[in-house]
Amino acid sequence: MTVVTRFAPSPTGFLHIGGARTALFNWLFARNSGGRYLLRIEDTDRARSTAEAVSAIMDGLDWLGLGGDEPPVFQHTRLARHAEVAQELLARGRAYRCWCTPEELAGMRAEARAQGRTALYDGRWRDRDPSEAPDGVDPVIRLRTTTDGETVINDRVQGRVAVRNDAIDDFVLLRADGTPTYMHSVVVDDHDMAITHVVRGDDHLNNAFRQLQLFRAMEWPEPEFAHVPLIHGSDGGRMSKRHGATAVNDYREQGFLPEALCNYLLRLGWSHGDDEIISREQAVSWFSLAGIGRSPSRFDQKRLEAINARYLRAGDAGRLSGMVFEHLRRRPDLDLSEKALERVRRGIPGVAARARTVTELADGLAFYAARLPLTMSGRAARALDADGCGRLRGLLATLEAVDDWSEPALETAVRAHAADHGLGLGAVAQPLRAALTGSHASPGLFEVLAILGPEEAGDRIRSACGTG
RNA sequence: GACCCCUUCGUCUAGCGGUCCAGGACAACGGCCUCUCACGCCGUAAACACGGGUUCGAGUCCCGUAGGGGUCACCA
Repeated sequence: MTVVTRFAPSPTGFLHIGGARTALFNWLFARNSGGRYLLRIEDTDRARSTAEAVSAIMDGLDWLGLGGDEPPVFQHTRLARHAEVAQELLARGRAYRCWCTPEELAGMRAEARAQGRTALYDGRWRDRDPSEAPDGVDPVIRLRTTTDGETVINDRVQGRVAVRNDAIDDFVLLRADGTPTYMHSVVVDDHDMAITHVVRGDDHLNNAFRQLQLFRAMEWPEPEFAHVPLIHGSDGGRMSKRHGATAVNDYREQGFLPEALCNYLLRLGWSHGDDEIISREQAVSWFSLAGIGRSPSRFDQKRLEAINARYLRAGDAGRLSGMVFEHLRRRPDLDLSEKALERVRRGIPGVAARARTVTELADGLAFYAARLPLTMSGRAARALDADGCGRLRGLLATLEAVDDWSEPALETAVRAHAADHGLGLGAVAQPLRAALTGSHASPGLFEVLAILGPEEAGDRIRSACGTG
């Protein structure tokens, strides 16, 4: 049997970080078993669904490399089919019409709550004659569920979970306006799409029991379920804006790499021994539902940053330069000439070791494309006092005499210069760093010198010390 | 409130009855390296929620308690 999984977001906002992990698990499970991974947009609630949300979610998935194997199924296009199934159930006596008003239902719930029971529909129209239907009320169609015994799920993550059938009420299949509810359309679509494994957040675990009743009423084969624990905020509570970004797109804008985010999400709730940095290929071959933990996990931005930093250091400079340029182009204060961008490009490996995100990488590289005079940080300005500049002027002649403008040659020259003048390297290096970068912290001094080139380096020193 | 799920260092986790005075990673702290900041390397501190069982033996199995989470719509 070919495995078929699906990721089924409702298009009411952006791709949530938790949804991204669910999509990743579905994708990985399908790939691992040589199956298919499908997408379904759950937009039966037309009022809350937007086209913007659909494209935001699809963009997010594509960015993460989690696009579907086929074009997505839009649930609202299947309304007729949903209604057809409900009618069939009605004809077979497995469903019935209910004329309860919203007020009546609210009263039922309030009473149940007051008596300390779960708020369930009491089945009052289950066996009532339709001739008793009140005027002016459109009926809904409810499933006639099994009331005795229990429903058991052998969940691939949660294990055996059983619920008494009297805790499952006759839920609504078709609303009074004839549109399907979520509970009904998921089952019909999962069946029609031949989904074999439903992998989703465990906030759906309770729904699974209801859905199973529907599968059985239709005598359809039941899918396997795998309910993955939710991702919580750093305080253990439900993840929300309060804890930082919840939208995948926000992480993208903060400069996280898609492969780093996937790696982080994969390890959040899933493990393969002590492995931490896992490539997509390894993930595909290692992934199994058995590796998913049963307890909820907390989102840890620091850890995400650490993983992102590792991918950044290992990242392809060509690809990174494209992302860095994108950031730099938003800076009108910079010199974006080809010459300056080439310096930026060459500086990437050196700055990547000092950055955790693409944003930090771009910020750390900006000095290579800065216009003169440089804006000096406080500590840089202090290093360029009379003494500092005095030493730099002396150094200028030494640098002008260097004809092999390479990192090792520059290092030899500057070290010799410092020694000749009875100075520690630091006494020369810190003012030089300040003049060259505008900061007290930067990549290796000789690397910076080499990348800047003799002319630009000279210009920066003269500019910093007002001699030019 | 009812029902369901969960509970190993601050965090993510390894552990699938003895090899665990509990291992790894991130974060923290200390050190080395060093032209700064990083990277890297070395090291320190840090956990089996609690109480009962079962067993020769429990982090690992069972039952309670406590805590956390989820679900109880003609929303998904």
